[in-house]
Amino acid sequence: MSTRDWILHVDLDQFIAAVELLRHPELRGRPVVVGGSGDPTQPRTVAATATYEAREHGVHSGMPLRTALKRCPDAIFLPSDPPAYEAASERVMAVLREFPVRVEIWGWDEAFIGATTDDPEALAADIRHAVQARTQLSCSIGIGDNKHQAKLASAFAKPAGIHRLTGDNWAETMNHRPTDALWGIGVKTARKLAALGLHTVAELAAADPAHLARHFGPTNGPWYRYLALGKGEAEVVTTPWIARGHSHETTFQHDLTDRTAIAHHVAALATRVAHDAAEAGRHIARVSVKVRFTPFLTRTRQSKLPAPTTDPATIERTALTILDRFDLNRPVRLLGVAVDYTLPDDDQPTLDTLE
DNA sequence: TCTGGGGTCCTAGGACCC
DNA sequence: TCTGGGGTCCTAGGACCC
Repeated sequence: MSTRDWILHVDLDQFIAAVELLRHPELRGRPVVVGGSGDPTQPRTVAATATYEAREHGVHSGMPLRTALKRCPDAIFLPSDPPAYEAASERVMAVLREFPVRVEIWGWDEAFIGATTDDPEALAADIRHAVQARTQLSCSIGIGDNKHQAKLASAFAKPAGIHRLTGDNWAETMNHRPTDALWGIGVKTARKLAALGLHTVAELAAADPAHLARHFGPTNGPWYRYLALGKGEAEVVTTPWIARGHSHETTFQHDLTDRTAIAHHVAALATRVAHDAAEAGRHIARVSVKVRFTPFLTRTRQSKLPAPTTDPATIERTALTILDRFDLNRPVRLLGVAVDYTLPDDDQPTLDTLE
């Protein structure tokens, strides 16, 4: 075997449920659903995850807790505890970084690894065992020529396995599958592709890029075909990700109709976002307000600031001005405030830095 | 199944300018 | 004042992912 570069995708198995079961070992083997504050009678709250035992009753992540309760009355409902998952995630990533590899963290429960080796399966097995031994968490590892292949391979490897998907076995593995088996094509795009007669990965791979560009845009169209051919990004970026923006939003259990109360919530969300940005040392270039009306009609309005700022009062005032542009004549179920950051190298000088 | 929260990127269309 | 063409900036919305 010859030494060459590989991309590995490490995916923790049932991450949130696994962390909860470490804390509550007595619940092992029982149907457990995690989500919201753990109260399954609360409306407008969905499951973050469900254990295999709960899935057998038809419960899955994204399902409203009230539905989960109906389907599985014996389930144990636990509140979601993001700081605990964050801490567990950091322990796992620390284990990965002890290997002579390049690590790119991709969310809480995933990472891409760039490695140069003649035996990627042996490396993957070593990583799996180290993660299990050090954190008591199980992971699956996909091996590929690029991130796309490695990502799909880790799904084939589940649970607790290792799978290799490269140019050599791409066609036999993927060609017969529906287009939404690809990472980046979801149900909506798959439906549009099907309307063009493109149902399978093989059909998409053979499609005319110009035809795809006409229907999906100059970037997306050709990109879909590229995905169907098994191609993808192969560069592992080890420098920390620089966030493009930040947001907070709240779904209310009971609709808001009072203008003053709505404004109060928007102001509070804006202040929170602005403080987070200041803490992260980031300048805000644009502010967006999101309003979701009942039943589920979502509208956004946004404004670019005259100059980037870190001032919470300016963000709050801007958000309230944007709110004035909405027609608030129907009940509101969600409010959100989002900001775009300036990129660190194009921070514009503000008036006060010039003075 | 009455549908969370936090992100990223792309596209279309209008305004404005030359 | 029957009306081009291009470039850039901004906004709103869509799609996807975890």
